[in-house]
Amino acid sequence: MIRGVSTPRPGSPAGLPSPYAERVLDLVERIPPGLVLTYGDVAGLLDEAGPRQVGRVLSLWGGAVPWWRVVRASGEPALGHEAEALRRLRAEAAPLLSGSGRVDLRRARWSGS
DNA sequence: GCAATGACTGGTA
DNA sequence: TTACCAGCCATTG
Repeated sequence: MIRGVSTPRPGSPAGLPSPYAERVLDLVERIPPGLVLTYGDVAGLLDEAGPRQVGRVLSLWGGAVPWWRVVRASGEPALGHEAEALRRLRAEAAPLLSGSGRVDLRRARWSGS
């Protein structure tokens, strides 16, 4: 397992992540390099809550996981972190749509293993 | 316990 | 293709 139940989340700002937050972080950590998942996909694969909660989790504890592999349904990276995400994705050889600063979801979307 | 918030989504124009 | 609208639900004050 990549992440044990007792694995601490470095940089956790507000106390401990909620059980739901850990589920989200767990899944995000398993996204293979070069592939991405949309917020809706994460919520759907976990079958819990919705995309907005995924965004909230990443905003709070995303620093401990490859958050740049989670993008919007349109292929655009997290708002406010677009440049950073794009740079990371490019380093992983993820399929990007140059010019529009977006990810090619048709090719980069991860099915969930 | 209630109301507001948010790194979103899908449908419609 | 882009822009706007209403709905979504866990977390927070």
